[in-house]
Amino acid sequence: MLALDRPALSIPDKYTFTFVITACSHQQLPMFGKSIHGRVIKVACESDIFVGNSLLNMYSIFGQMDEARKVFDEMSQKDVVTWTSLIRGYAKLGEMGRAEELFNKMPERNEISWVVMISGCIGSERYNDALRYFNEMLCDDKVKPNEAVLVCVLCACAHLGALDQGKWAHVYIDKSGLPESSNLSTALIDMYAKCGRIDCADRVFNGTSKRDVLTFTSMISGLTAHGLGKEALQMFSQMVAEGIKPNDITLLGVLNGCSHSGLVEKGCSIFNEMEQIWGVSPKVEHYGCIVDLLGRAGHLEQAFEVVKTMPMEPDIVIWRALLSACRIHGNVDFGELIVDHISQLDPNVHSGGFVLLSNLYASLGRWEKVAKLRNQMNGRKIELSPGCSWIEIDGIVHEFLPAVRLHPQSREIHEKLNEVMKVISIEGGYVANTKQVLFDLSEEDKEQALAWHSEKLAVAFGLLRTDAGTPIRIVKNLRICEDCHSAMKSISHVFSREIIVRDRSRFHTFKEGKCSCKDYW
DNA sequence: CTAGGGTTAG
Repeated sequence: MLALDRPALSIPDKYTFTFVITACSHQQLPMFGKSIHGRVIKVACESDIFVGNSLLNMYSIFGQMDEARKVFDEMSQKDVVTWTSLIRGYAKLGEMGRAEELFNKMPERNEISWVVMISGCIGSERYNDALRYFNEMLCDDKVKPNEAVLVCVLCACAHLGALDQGKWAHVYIDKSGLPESSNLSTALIDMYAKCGRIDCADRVFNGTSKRDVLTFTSMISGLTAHGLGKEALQMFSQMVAEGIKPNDITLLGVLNGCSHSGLVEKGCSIFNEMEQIWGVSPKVEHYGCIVDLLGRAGHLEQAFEVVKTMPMEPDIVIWRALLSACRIHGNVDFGELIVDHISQLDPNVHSGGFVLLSNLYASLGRWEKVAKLRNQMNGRKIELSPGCSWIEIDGIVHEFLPAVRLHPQSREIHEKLNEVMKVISIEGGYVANTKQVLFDLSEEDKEQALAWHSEKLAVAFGLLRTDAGTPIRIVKNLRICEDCHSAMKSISHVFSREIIVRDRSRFHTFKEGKCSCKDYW
Protein backbone atom coordinates (compact mmCIF):
# COMPACT_ATOMS: atom_id res chain seq x y z
CA MET A 1 0.00 0.00 0.00
CA LEU A 2 2.71 2.37 0.96
CA ALA A 3 4.52 1.81 -2.30
CA LEU A 4 1.36 2.61 -4.27
CA ASP A 5 0.87 5.79 -2.34
CA ARG A 6 4.33 7.01 -3.22
CA PRO A 7 5.24 5.75 -6.68
CA ALA A 8 7.79 8.48 -7.22
CA LEU A 9 9.97 7.18 -4.40
CA SER A 10 9.98 3.57 -5.54
CA ILE A 11 13.49 3.48 -7.02
CA PRO A 12 15.46 1.50 -4.48
CA ASP A 13 18.70 2.86 -3.10
CA LYS A 14 21.86 0.82 -2.63
CA TYR A 15 20.96 -0.16 0.93
CA THR A 16 17.70 -1.63 -0.24
CA PHE A 17 19.49 -3.49 -3.01
CA THR A 18 21.95 -4.96 -0.56
CA PHE A 19 19.14 -6.05 1.70
CA VAL A 20 17.09 -7.63 -1.06
CA ILE A 21 20.06 -9.40 -2.67
CA THR A 22 21.06 -10.87 0.66
CA ALA A 23 17.51 -12.02 1.22
CA CYS A 24 17.63 -13.83 -2.14
CA SER A 25 20.81 -15.60 -1.04
CA HIS A 26 19.20 -16.79 2.14
CA GLN A 27 15.85 -17.71 0.65
CA GLN A 28 17.35 -19.67 -2.24
CA LEU A 29 15.93 -17.40 -4.94
CA PRO A 30 18.55 -17.45 -7.72
CA MET A 31 16.25 -16.22 -10.50
CA PHE A 32 15.00 -13.29 -8.53
CA GLY A 33 18.53 -12.46 -7.43
CA LYS A 34 19.71 -12.45 -11.01
CA SER A 35 16.97 -10.08 -12.09
CA ILE A 36 17.95 -7.75 -9.26
CA HIS A 37 21.50 -7.86 -10.57
CA GLY A 38 20.22 -6.53 -13.90
CA ARG A 39 18.41 -3.70 -12.18
CA VAL A 40 21.42 -2.75 -10.12
CA ILE A 41 23.34 -2.12 -13.30
CA LYS A 42 20.52 0.10 -14.56
CA VAL A 43 20.47 2.34 -11.53
CA ALA A 44 24.25 2.45 -11.54
CA CYS A 45 25.05 1.68 -7.95
CA GLU A 46 26.98 -1.43 -8.81
CA SER A 47 30.20 0.27 -7.86
CA ASP A 48 29.10 0.26 -4.23
CA ILE A 49 31.15 -2.26 -2.30
CA PHE A 50 28.21 -3.50 -0.21
CA VAL A 51 26.10 -4.12 -3.28
CA GLY A 52 29.03 -5.83 -5.01
CA ASN A 53 29.77 -8.01 -2.00
CA SER A 54 26.20 -9.11 -1.57
CA LEU A 55 25.95 -9.98 -5.29
CA LEU A 56 29.23 -11.86 -5.22
CA ASN A 57 28.16 -13.71 -2.11
CA MET A 58 24.84 -14.59 -3.65
CA TYR A 59 26.48 -16.24 -6.67
CA SER A 60 28.94 -18.00 -4.38
CA ILE A 61 26.10 -19.43 -2.32
CA PHE A 62 24.36 -20.67 -5.45
CA GLY A 63 27.61 -22.20 -6.67
CA GLN A 64 27.60 -20.03 -9.82
CA MET A 65 31.27 -19.31 -9.67
CA ASP A 66 31.62 -17.94 -13.19
CA GLU A 67 29.14 -15.23 -12.28
CA ALA A 68 30.75 -14.69 -8.89
CA ARG A 69 34.14 -14.34 -10.52
CA LYS A 70 32.78 -11.82 -13.01
CA VAL A 71 31.42 -9.64 -10.21
CA PHE A 72 34.72 -10.00 -8.36
CA ASP A 73 36.78 -8.95 -11.38
CA GLU A 74 34.54 -5.98 -12.06
CA MET A 75 34.65 -4.61 -8.55
CA SER A 76 36.94 -1.61 -8.44
CA GLN A 77 37.14 -1.73 -4.68
CA LYS A 78 37.59 -4.99 -2.79
CA ASP A 79 37.80 -5.71 0.90
CA VAL A 80 38.23 -8.75 3.11
CA VAL A 81 34.54 -9.61 2.71
CA THR A 82 34.89 -9.66 -1.08
CA TRP A 83 37.77 -12.12 -0.95
CA THR A 84 36.24 -14.27 1.74
CA SER A 85 32.95 -14.62 -0.11
CA LEU A 86 34.70 -15.76 -3.27
CA ILE A 87 36.87 -18.23 -1.38
CA ARG A 88 33.84 -19.67 0.36
CA GLY A 89 32.15 -20.23 -2.99
CA TYR A 90 35.04 -22.33 -4.26
CA ALA A 91 35.47 -24.10 -0.95
CA LYS A 92 31.81 -25.14 -0.88
CA LEU A 93 32.23 -26.72 -4.31
CA GLY A 94 35.26 -28.61 -3.08
CA GLU A 95 37.61 -26.62 -5.31
CA MET A 96 40.14 -26.24 -2.54
CA GLY A 97 43.01 -25.53 -4.93
CA ARG A 98 41.29 -22.37 -6.16
CA ALA A 99 40.32 -21.44 -2.62
CA GLU A 100 43.86 -21.88 -1.39
CA GLU A 101 45.31 -19.81 -4.20
CA LEU A 102 43.00 -16.91 -3.40
CA PHE A 103 43.58 -17.29 0.31
CA ASN A 104 47.32 -16.93 -0.22
CA LYS A 105 46.80 -13.90 -2.43
CA MET A 106 44.31 -11.95 -0.35
CA PRO A 107 45.75 -8.77 1.15
CA GLU A 108 44.31 -9.14 4.63
CA ARG A 109 42.62 -11.93 6.55
CA ASN A 110 40.37 -11.91 9.55
CA GLU A 111 38.85 -14.63 11.73
CA ILE A 112 36.10 -15.32 9.26
CA SER A 113 38.53 -15.86 6.38
CA TRP A 114 40.25 -18.52 8.46
CA VAL A 115 36.96 -20.16 9.38
CA VAL A 116 36.05 -20.33 5.70
CA MET A 117 39.32 -22.03 4.79
CA ILE A 118 39.28 -24.43 7.70
CA SER A 119 35.63 -25.41 7.35
CA GLY A 120 36.23 -25.75 3.60
CA CYS A 121 38.91 -28.35 4.29
CA ILE A 122 36.51 -30.21 6.54
CA GLY A 123 33.82 -30.17 3.88
CA SER A 124 36.30 -31.79 1.49
CA GLU A 125 37.34 -34.32 4.13
CA ARG A 126 40.83 -32.85 4.29
CA TYR A 127 41.08 -32.91 8.04
CA ASN A 128 44.84 -32.82 8.26
CA ASP A 129 44.84 -29.71 6.09
CA ALA A 130 42.29 -28.17 8.43
CA LEU A 131 44.64 -28.68 11.38
CA ARG A 132 47.54 -27.33 9.35
CA TYR A 133 45.63 -24.13 8.64
CA PHE A 134 44.71 -23.86 12.29
CA ASN A 135 48.37 -24.02 13.26
CA GLU A 136 49.13 -21.33 10.70
CA MET A 137 46.34 -19.24 12.15
CA LEU A 138 47.91 -19.50 15.60
CA CYS A 139 51.04 -17.89 14.16
CA ASP A 140 49.10 -14.92 12.84
CA ASP A 141 49.15 -12.17 15.47
CA LYS A 142 46.29 -10.26 13.92
CA VAL A 143 43.70 -12.93 14.61
CA LYS A 144 42.63 -15.02 17.57
CA PRO A 145 40.81 -18.34 17.26
CA ASN A 146 37.14 -17.87 18.02
CA GLU A 147 34.39 -20.29 18.83
CA ALA A 148 33.68 -21.16 15.21
CA VAL A 149 37.29 -22.03 14.44
CA LEU A 150 37.59 -24.16 17.53
CA VAL A 151 34.42 -26.04 16.68
CA CYS A 152 35.96 -26.77 13.27
CA VAL A 153 39.25 -27.85 14.80
CA LEU A 154 37.52 -30.22 17.20
CA CYS A 155 35.52 -31.61 14.32
CA ALA A 156 38.73 -32.30 12.39
CA CYS A 157 40.29 -33.97 15.44
CA ALA A 158 37.17 -36.08 15.85
CA HIS A 159 37.38 -37.33 12.28
CA LEU A 160 41.07 -38.07 12.52
CA GLY A 161 40.94 -39.55 16.00
CA ALA A 162 43.58 -36.98 16.89
CA LEU A 163 43.22 -37.19 20.64
CA ASP A 164 46.36 -35.23 21.56
CA GLN A 165 45.50 -32.28 19.40
CA GLY A 166 41.90 -32.44 20.57
CA LYS A 167 43.06 -32.30 24.18
CA TRP A 168 45.30 -29.38 23.30
CA ALA A 169 42.31 -27.55 21.82
CA HIS A 170 40.33 -28.32 24.98
CA VAL A 171 43.02 -26.75 27.17
CA TYR A 172 43.19 -23.80 24.80
CA ILE A 173 39.44 -23.27 25.09
CA ASP A 174 39.56 -23.39 28.89
CA LYS A 175 42.38 -20.87 29.00
CA SER A 176 41.08 -18.57 26.30
CA GLY A 177 38.19 -17.26 28.35
CA LEU A 178 35.66 -17.93 25.61
CA PRO A 179 32.20 -18.04 27.14
CA GLU A 180 30.76 -21.47 27.78
CA SER A 181 28.57 -22.57 24.93
CA SER A 182 26.64 -25.64 23.98
CA ASN A 183 28.36 -25.53 20.59
CA LEU A 184 31.78 -26.00 22.10
CA SER A 185 30.58 -28.62 24.59
CA THR A 186 28.97 -30.55 21.77
CA ALA A 187 32.13 -30.43 19.69
CA LEU A 188 34.25 -31.49 22.68
CA ILE A 189 31.96 -34.38 23.55
CA ASP A 190 31.95 -35.54 19.97
CA MET A 191 35.72 -35.25 19.72
CA TYR A 192 36.37 -37.27 22.87
CA ALA A 193 33.79 -39.89 21.96
CA LYS A 194 35.20 -40.31 18.47
CA CYS A 195 38.75 -40.45 19.83
CA GLY A 196 37.79 -43.39 22.02
CA ARG A 197 37.55 -41.50 25.30
CA ILE A 198 33.92 -41.80 26.25
CA ASP A 199 35.01 -41.18 29.85
CA CYS A 200 36.30 -37.71 28.94
CA ALA A 201 33.19 -37.05 26.88
CA ASP A 202 31.12 -37.84 29.93
CA ARG A 203 33.21 -35.50 32.06
CA VAL A 204 32.68 -32.64 29.63
CA PHE A 205 28.98 -33.44 29.53
CA ASN A 206 28.64 -33.39 33.31
CA GLY A 207 30.75 -30.27 33.62
CA THR A 208 28.64 -28.12 31.36
CA SER A 209 25.56 -26.21 32.35
CA LYS A 210 24.57 -25.37 28.80
CA ARG A 211 23.00 -28.46 27.37
CA ASP A 212 20.75 -28.54 24.40
CA VAL A 213 19.48 -31.14 22.00
CA LEU A 214 22.83 -31.26 20.20
CA THR A 215 24.83 -31.80 23.38
CA PHE A 216 22.61 -34.69 24.36
CA THR A 217 22.61 -36.08 20.85
CA SER A 218 26.39 -36.18 20.59
CA MET A 219 26.58 -37.87 24.00
CA ILE A 220 23.96 -40.45 23.05
CA SER A 221 25.60 -41.18 19.70
CA GLY A 222 28.96 -41.47 21.44
CA LEU A 223 27.67 -44.01 23.94
CA THR A 224 26.10 -45.93 21.09
CA ALA A 225 29.33 -46.07 19.11
CA HIS A 226 31.02 -47.51 22.17
CA GLY A 227 28.43 -50.25 22.37
CA LEU A 228 26.89 -48.76 25.52
CA GLY A 229 23.25 -49.08 24.55
CA LYS A 230 21.83 -49.11 28.08
CA GLU A 231 23.74 -45.97 28.98
CA ALA A 232 22.53 -44.32 25.79
CA LEU A 233 18.96 -45.08 26.82
CA GLN A 234 19.58 -43.67 30.30
CA MET A 235 20.95 -40.52 28.72
CA PHE A 236 17.84 -40.33 26.59
CA SER A 237 15.65 -40.56 29.69
CA GLN A 238 17.68 -37.82 31.34
CA MET A 239 17.23 -35.65 28.30
CA VAL A 240 13.49 -36.13 28.37
CA ALA A 241 13.46 -35.45 32.11
CA GLU A 242 15.25 -32.15 31.52
CA GLY A 243 12.50 -31.17 29.13
CA ILE A 244 14.58 -31.28 25.95
CA LYS A 245 12.84 -32.58 22.87
CA PRO A 246 14.80 -35.07 20.75
CA ASN A 247 15.15 -34.50 17.03
CA ASP A 248 15.43 -37.06 14.24
CA ILE A 249 19.15 -37.54 14.77
CA THR A 250 18.78 -38.06 18.51
CA LEU A 251 16.27 -40.79 17.84
CA LEU A 252 18.60 -42.33 15.30
CA GLY A 253 21.28 -42.55 17.98
CA VAL A 254 18.88 -44.08 20.48
CA LEU A 255 17.57 -46.68 18.03
CA ASN A 256 21.05 -47.59 17.00
CA GLY A 257 22.03 -47.97 20.63
CA CYS A 258 19.19 -50.44 21.06
CA SER A 259 20.36 -52.29 17.98
CA HIS A 260 23.95 -52.64 19.15
CA SER A 261 22.87 -53.87 22.55
CA GLY A 262 20.15 -56.21 21.36
CA LEU A 263 17.37 -54.24 23.08
CA VAL A 264 14.75 -55.27 20.57
CA GLU A 265 11.54 -54.49 22.42
CA LYS A 266 12.70 -51.15 23.68
CA GLY A 267 13.88 -50.17 20.21
CA CYS A 268 10.59 -51.17 18.61
CA SER A 269 8.52 -49.26 21.11
CA ILE A 270 10.61 -46.10 20.65
CA PHE A 271 10.32 -46.47 16.90
CA ASN A 272 6.56 -46.98 17.02
CA GLU A 273 6.03 -43.98 19.24
CA MET A 274 8.36 -41.47 17.70
CA GLU A 275 5.68 -39.81 15.65
CA GLN A 276 3.04 -39.48 18.38
CA ILE A 277 5.31 -38.59 21.26
CA TRP A 278 8.03 -36.55 19.59
CA GLY A 279 6.41 -35.42 16.39
CA VAL A 280 9.24 -36.85 14.34
CA SER A 281 8.09 -38.94 11.42
CA PRO A 282 10.43 -41.85 10.71
CA LYS A 283 12.72 -41.28 7.77
CA VAL A 284 14.41 -43.94 5.71
CA GLU A 285 17.32 -43.83 8.17
CA HIS A 286 15.06 -44.77 11.06
CA TYR A 287 13.65 -47.64 9.07
CA GLY A 288 17.24 -48.66 8.45
CA CYS A 289 17.83 -48.81 12.19
CA ILE A 290 14.77 -50.88 12.87
CA VAL A 291 15.61 -53.32 10.06
CA ASP A 292 19.11 -53.63 11.47
CA LEU A 293 17.74 -54.09 14.98
CA LEU A 294 15.34 -56.86 13.97
CA GLY A 295 17.78 -58.50 11.57
CA ARG A 296 20.66 -58.61 13.99
CA ALA A 297 18.47 -60.17 16.62
CA GLY A 298 17.55 -62.90 14.13
CA HIS A 299 14.02 -61.77 13.28
CA LEU A 300 14.67 -61.85 9.56
CA GLU A 301 11.09 -62.28 8.39
CA GLN A 302 9.92 -59.44 10.57
CA ALA A 303 12.72 -57.26 9.23
CA PHE A 304 11.77 -58.09 5.66
CA GLU A 305 8.16 -57.32 6.47
CA VAL A 306 9.20 -53.83 7.57
CA VAL A 307 11.10 -53.34 4.32
CA LYS A 308 8.10 -54.37 2.26
CA THR A 309 5.63 -52.18 4.09
CA MET A 310 7.67 -49.06 4.70
CA PRO A 311 6.19 -45.94 3.10
CA MET A 312 9.26 -44.98 1.10
CA GLU A 313 11.61 -46.74 -1.29
CA PRO A 314 14.16 -48.78 0.69
CA ASP A 315 17.67 -47.54 0.03
CA ILE A 316 20.89 -49.46 -0.39
CA VAL A 317 21.64 -49.20 3.32
CA ILE A 318 18.50 -51.08 4.20
CA TRP A 319 19.24 -53.91 1.80
CA ARG A 320 22.70 -54.09 3.23
CA ALA A 321 21.38 -54.30 6.77
CA LEU A 322 19.16 -57.17 5.72
CA LEU A 323 21.94 -58.99 3.92
CA SER A 324 24.30 -58.43 6.76
CA ALA A 325 21.71 -60.02 9.05
CA CYS A 326 21.53 -63.01 6.69
CA ARG A 327 25.27 -63.33 6.83
CA ILE A 328 25.40 -63.14 10.63
CA HIS A 329 22.75 -65.79 10.99
CA GLY A 330 24.01 -67.87 8.09
CA ASN A 331 20.67 -67.76 6.34
CA VAL A 332 21.58 -68.50 2.74
CA ASP A 333 18.06 -69.05 1.41
CA PHE A 334 16.79 -65.80 2.72
CA GLY A 335 19.87 -64.04 1.38
CA GLU A 336 19.25 -65.34 -2.11
CA LEU A 337 15.63 -64.37 -1.92
CA ILE A 338 16.69 -60.83 -1.15
CA VAL A 339 19.27 -60.78 -3.91
CA ASP A 340 16.56 -61.87 -6.34
CA HIS A 341 14.45 -59.07 -5.09
CA ILE A 342 17.21 -56.50 -5.47
CA SER A 343 18.23 -57.61 -8.94
CA GLN A 344 14.76 -56.70 -10.15
CA LEU A 345 15.42 -53.19 -8.95
CA ASP A 346 17.62 -50.72 -10.63
CA PRO A 347 20.95 -52.50 -11.10
CA ASN A 348 23.35 -49.79 -12.16
CA VAL A 349 22.79 -46.67 -10.16
CA HIS A 350 25.01 -47.13 -7.16
CA SER A 351 28.36 -48.74 -6.97
CA GLY A 352 27.00 -49.71 -3.55
CA GLY A 353 24.69 -52.18 -5.22
CA PHE A 354 27.58 -54.00 -6.80
CA VAL A 355 29.56 -54.18 -3.63
CA LEU A 356 26.53 -55.36 -1.76
CA LEU A 357 25.89 -58.18 -4.17
CA SER A 358 29.52 -59.08 -4.30
CA ASN A 359 29.68 -59.32 -0.53
CA LEU A 360 26.72 -61.55 -0.35
CA TYR A 361 28.01 -63.89 -3.04
CA ALA A 362 31.36 -63.96 -1.28
CA SER A 363 29.72 -64.88 1.99
CA LEU A 364 27.73 -67.59 0.20
CA GLY A 365 30.93 -68.85 -1.36
CA ARG A 366 29.78 -68.18 -4.90
CA TRP A 367 33.08 -67.03 -6.25
CA GLU A 368 32.18 -67.30 -9.92
CA LYS A 369 29.45 -64.70 -9.35
CA VAL A 370 31.88 -62.51 -7.46
CA ALA A 371 34.35 -62.60 -10.34
CA LYS A 372 31.65 -61.77 -12.86
CA LEU A 373 30.48 -58.78 -10.89
CA ARG A 374 34.04 -57.66 -10.54
CA ASN A 375 34.47 -57.59 -14.30
CA GLN A 376 31.27 -55.65 -14.73
CA MET A 377 32.48 -53.10 -12.25
CA ASN A 378 35.80 -52.70 -14.00
CA GLY A 379 34.04 -52.43 -17.33
CA ARG A 380 31.94 -49.55 -16.11
CA LYS A 381 34.81 -47.82 -14.43
CA ILE A 382 32.98 -47.69 -11.14
CA GLU A 383 35.14 -45.96 -8.62
CA LEU A 384 35.08 -46.87 -4.98
CA SER A 385 36.36 -44.62 -2.25
CA PRO A 386 39.74 -45.80 -1.00
CA GLY A 387 40.22 -47.31 2.41
CA CYS A 388 42.26 -45.13 4.67
CA SER A 389 43.52 -45.25 8.25
CA TRP A 390 44.97 -42.65 10.56
CA ILE A 391 47.14 -42.86 13.62
CA GLU A 392 48.30 -39.98 15.77
CA ILE A 393 51.79 -40.15 17.20
CA ASP A 394 53.37 -37.33 19.17
CA GLY A 395 50.67 -34.95 18.05
CA ILE A 396 51.05 -35.67 14.36
CA VAL A 397 48.41 -37.54 12.42
CA HIS A 398 49.86 -40.05 9.97
CA GLU A 399 47.69 -41.12 7.12
CA PHE A 400 47.83 -44.56 5.52
CA LEU A 401 46.41 -45.34 2.14
CA PRO A 402 46.87 -48.59 0.27
CA ALA A 403 49.61 -46.75 -1.65
CA VAL A 404 51.74 -46.53 1.45
CA ARG A 405 54.86 -45.67 -0.49
CA LEU A 406 53.90 -42.09 0.17
CA HIS A 407 54.89 -42.40 3.78
CA PRO A 408 58.52 -41.50 4.44
CA GLN A 409 59.09 -44.58 6.54
CA SER A 410 57.24 -46.96 4.31
CA ARG A 411 59.93 -49.57 3.83
CA GLU A 412 60.50 -49.82 7.54
CA ILE A 413 56.76 -50.10 8.08
CA HIS A 414 56.44 -52.90 5.55
CA GLU A 415 59.30 -54.78 7.14
CA LYS A 416 57.76 -54.37 10.55
CA LEU A 417 54.38 -55.53 9.30
CA ASN A 418 55.87 -58.62 7.65
CA GLU A 419 57.54 -59.43 10.92
CA VAL A 420 54.35 -58.88 12.89
CA MET A 421 52.32 -61.06 10.58
CA LYS A 422 54.87 -63.81 10.83
CA VAL A 423 54.95 -63.64 14.59
CA ILE A 424 51.19 -63.77 15.02
CA SER A 425 50.92 -66.69 12.60
CA ILE A 426 53.41 -68.67 14.64
CA GLU A 427 52.57 -67.56 18.16
CA GLY A 428 49.08 -66.11 17.97
CA GLY A 429 47.28 -68.79 16.00
CA TYR A 430 46.39 -66.26 13.32
CA VAL A 431 45.31 -67.71 9.99
CA ALA A 432 45.08 -65.44 7.01
CA ASN A 433 41.58 -65.20 5.62
CA THR A 434 42.33 -65.88 1.98
CA LYS A 435 38.70 -65.87 0.95
CA GLN A 436 38.44 -62.25 1.82
CA VAL A 437 36.84 -60.42 -1.04
CA LEU A 438 35.12 -57.11 -0.62
CA PHE A 439 33.80 -58.02 2.76
CA ASP A 440 32.52 -54.58 3.18
CA LEU A 441 33.25 -51.55 1.12
CA SER A 442 36.84 -52.63 1.53
CA GLU A 443 38.20 -51.32 -1.69
CA GLU A 444 41.73 -52.17 -0.78
CA ASP A 445 41.81 -54.80 -3.39
CA LYS A 446 43.86 -57.80 -2.50
CA GLU A 447 44.43 -58.95 -6.03
CA GLN A 448 46.04 -55.83 -7.36
CA ALA A 449 47.67 -54.63 -4.22
CA LEU A 450 50.56 -56.34 -2.65
CA ALA A 451 49.73 -53.65 -0.19
CA TRP A 452 48.18 -54.49 3.11
CA HIS A 453 45.00 -53.00 4.38
CA SER A 454 45.67 -49.56 5.75
CA GLU A 455 44.82 -50.47 9.35
CA LYS A 456 47.52 -53.13 9.37
CA LEU A 457 50.06 -50.61 8.16
CA ALA A 458 48.92 -48.19 10.82
CA VAL A 459 49.26 -50.77 13.57
CA ALA A 460 52.76 -51.69 12.37
CA PHE A 461 53.66 -48.02 12.46
CA GLY A 462 52.19 -47.74 15.95
CA LEU A 463 54.25 -50.68 17.16
CA LEU A 464 57.37 -49.07 15.70
CA ARG A 465 56.84 -45.63 17.12
CA THR A 466 55.28 -46.06 20.54
CA ASP A 467 56.63 -47.51 23.76
CA ALA A 468 55.76 -51.02 24.85
CA GLY A 469 52.45 -51.14 26.67
CA THR A 470 51.06 -47.91 25.23
CA PRO A 471 47.60 -48.30 23.73
CA ILE A 472 47.50 -47.89 19.96
CA ARG A 473 44.61 -45.89 18.58
CA ILE A 474 43.64 -46.15 14.94
CA VAL A 475 40.84 -44.59 12.96
CA LYS A 476 39.60 -46.13 9.76
CA ASN A 477 37.21 -44.54 7.28
CA LEU A 478 35.51 -47.82 6.32
CA ARG A 479 34.50 -50.85 8.29
CA ILE A 480 37.28 -53.09 9.49
CA CYS A 481 37.41 -56.36 7.56
CA GLU A 482 37.28 -59.81 9.08
CA ASP A 483 40.91 -60.55 8.37
CA CYS A 484 42.19 -57.37 9.95
CA HIS A 485 39.88 -57.94 12.87
CA SER A 486 41.41 -61.33 13.66
CA ALA A 487 44.93 -60.02 13.05
CA MET A 488 44.31 -57.24 15.56
CA LYS A 489 43.13 -59.73 18.13
CA SER A 490 46.32 -61.74 17.73
CA ILE A 491 48.53 -58.67 17.83
CA SER A 492 46.91 -57.43 21.02
CA HIS A 493 47.66 -60.79 22.58
CA VAL A 494 51.17 -61.50 21.27
CA PHE A 495 52.51 -57.97 21.66
CA SER A 496 50.58 -57.22 24.87
CA ARG A 497 49.03 -54.07 23.47
CA GLU A 498 45.62 -52.60 23.75
CA ILE A 499 44.56 -51.62 20.24
CA ILE A 500 41.58 -49.35 19.75
CA VAL A 501 40.23 -49.19 16.22
CA ARG A 502 37.41 -46.84 15.39
CA ASP A 503 35.84 -47.92 12.17
CA ARG A 504 33.02 -46.38 10.25
CA SER A 505 30.35 -47.56 12.58
CA ARG A 506 31.81 -48.27 16.01
CA PHE A 507 34.77 -48.89 18.28
CA HIS A 508 36.73 -52.11 18.58
CA THR A 509 38.92 -52.40 21.64
CA PHE A 510 41.33 -55.33 21.25
CA LYS A 511 42.81 -56.63 24.45
CA GLU A 512 44.47 -59.92 25.29
CA GLY A 513 43.27 -61.52 22.09
CA LYS A 514 39.64 -60.42 22.41
CA CYS A 515 37.58 -57.60 20.97
CA SER A 516 35.02 -55.50 22.82
CA CYS A 517 32.53 -56.03 20.00
CA LYS A 518 32.47 -59.75 20.81
CA ASP A 519 32.94 -60.39 17.07
CA TYR A 520 29.52 -58.99 16.45
CA TRP A 521 29.61 -55.97 14.16
C1' DC B 1 20.45 -9.37 6.14
C1' DT B 2 27.98 -7.46 2.69
C1' DA B 3 31.46 -12.92 4.66
C1' DG B 4 31.95 -17.93 9.27
C1' DG B 5 31.01 -23.07 12.91
C1' DG B 6 28.44 -28.23 15.42
C1' DT B 7 25.18 -33.71 16.26
C1' DT B 8 23.85 -38.51 11.79
C1' DA B 9 22.42 -45.26 11.45
C1' DG B 10 25.03 -48.90 7.88
